[in-house]
Amino acid sequence: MVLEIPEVVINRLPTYARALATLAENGEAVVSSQALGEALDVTPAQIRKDLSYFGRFGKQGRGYNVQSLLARLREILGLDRQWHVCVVGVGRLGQAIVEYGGFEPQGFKILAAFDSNPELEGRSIGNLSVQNLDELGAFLAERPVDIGIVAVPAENTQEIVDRLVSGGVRAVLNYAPTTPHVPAEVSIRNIDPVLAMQSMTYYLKL
Amino acid sequence: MVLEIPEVVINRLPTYARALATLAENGEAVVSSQALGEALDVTPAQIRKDLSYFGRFGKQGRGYNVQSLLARLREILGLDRQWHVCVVGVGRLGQAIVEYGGFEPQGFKILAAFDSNPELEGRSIGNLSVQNLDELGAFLAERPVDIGIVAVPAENTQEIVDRLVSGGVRAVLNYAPTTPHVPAEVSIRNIDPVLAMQSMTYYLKL
DNA sequence: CGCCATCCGTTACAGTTTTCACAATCGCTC
DNA sequence: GAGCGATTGTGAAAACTGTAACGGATGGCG
Repeated sequence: MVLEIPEVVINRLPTYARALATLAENGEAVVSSQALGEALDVTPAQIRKDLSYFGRFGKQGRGYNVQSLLARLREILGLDRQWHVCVVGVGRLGQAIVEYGGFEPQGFKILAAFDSNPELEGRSIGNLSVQNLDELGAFLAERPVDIGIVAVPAENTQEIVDRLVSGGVRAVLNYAPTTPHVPAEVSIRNIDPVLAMQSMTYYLKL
Repeated sequence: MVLEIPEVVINRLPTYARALATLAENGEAVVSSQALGEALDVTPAQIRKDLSYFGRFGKQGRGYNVQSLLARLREILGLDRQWHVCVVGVGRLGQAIVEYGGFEPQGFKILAAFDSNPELEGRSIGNLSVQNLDELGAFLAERPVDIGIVAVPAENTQEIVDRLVSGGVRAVLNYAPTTPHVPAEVSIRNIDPVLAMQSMTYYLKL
């Protein structure tokens, strides 16, 4: 039986994993769906249901073993390995992304950074040397990249995404304020703080 | 009849507004739900349904007037006014946020930036002078802030959010990798690129 | 001026997601 | 080793969300 797991469920799993990691750091050995739910503002039933798509990880009367549930979630999500990342667009935002220390400890290794501006070429950012965008295709052919992070102006985003996808990249994290199109087999997530704020203003207005 | 509008709908409206703004810039006068849907990867029916919560904005046989629909959406979302913002946490990330030029043109005015590190106090970032965190309460009492942007370490996030909320802030944009709790009348949006990547790896793994 | 192609707004329907509620199980205590 | 309080996993119900389909406008064209 091949059960298609809802994407909403997949999207919640990383937050569960993050909360479990915090509990583990604090030396907690066991957690109930009730307690985890309170920490994450999610109902206990939701957590149990979500986990039940993947197996039976808890013990009645006790709860879940923090370490082992965390390990299983990491396995399910594919967080137990290293992923290769490249960044396209090394303006102010792209630089901040490359220098951000939060990706590497989670297994996301930034291999290269590209920009179309020739003045940036060869400049070192983080511990990378910025490459010209023209080299993107050749680079991808030689060193497969799993995830592309895009931080270019909105008007160039679609083209960059297309080039990443045709180079074999199967996941894109887009920081540009636009909605690029990708084939169904490619994942994309958009990060746009302005959109986030613009939905909150609706409620502020009330 | 007071109809409660689903939050999913509200969350889509800013992307509609963004697409309309682009069309307007390109001089397009009219757009159909079909065309808008193709640009945004949304079904035309979804767009029509979403808009129908708020009124009748289109013309049969023609479509929507780009300018006037955009104006109505901006009004609905409260984007037709200025909102006051403050930033808490002026580390690497917080600095990038304060210096990011994307908020101001959309009506989000950053009034102040706070940090607990006394070494940063008085330092000027963007055109602001960093204030000590101790002054946050007094500042909020004097100059009401609508939206607080939080970019502090995860372990301090809840405390900062609590202080913002008790100072009257009713919307929070959280960049820390944690899930803060807020009262029901306060909106919160979390931005975490690592979580976004961690849900994509599930599909990469397949 | 009447016909035609287009496309909105809406209602009914289908599908998805969340919540509920309870039997089953676990570990502890006596 | 029986009894008890806690907590899981799950099937069924409820709530929510998205899609389809169609009547009714609308504007353009001959």
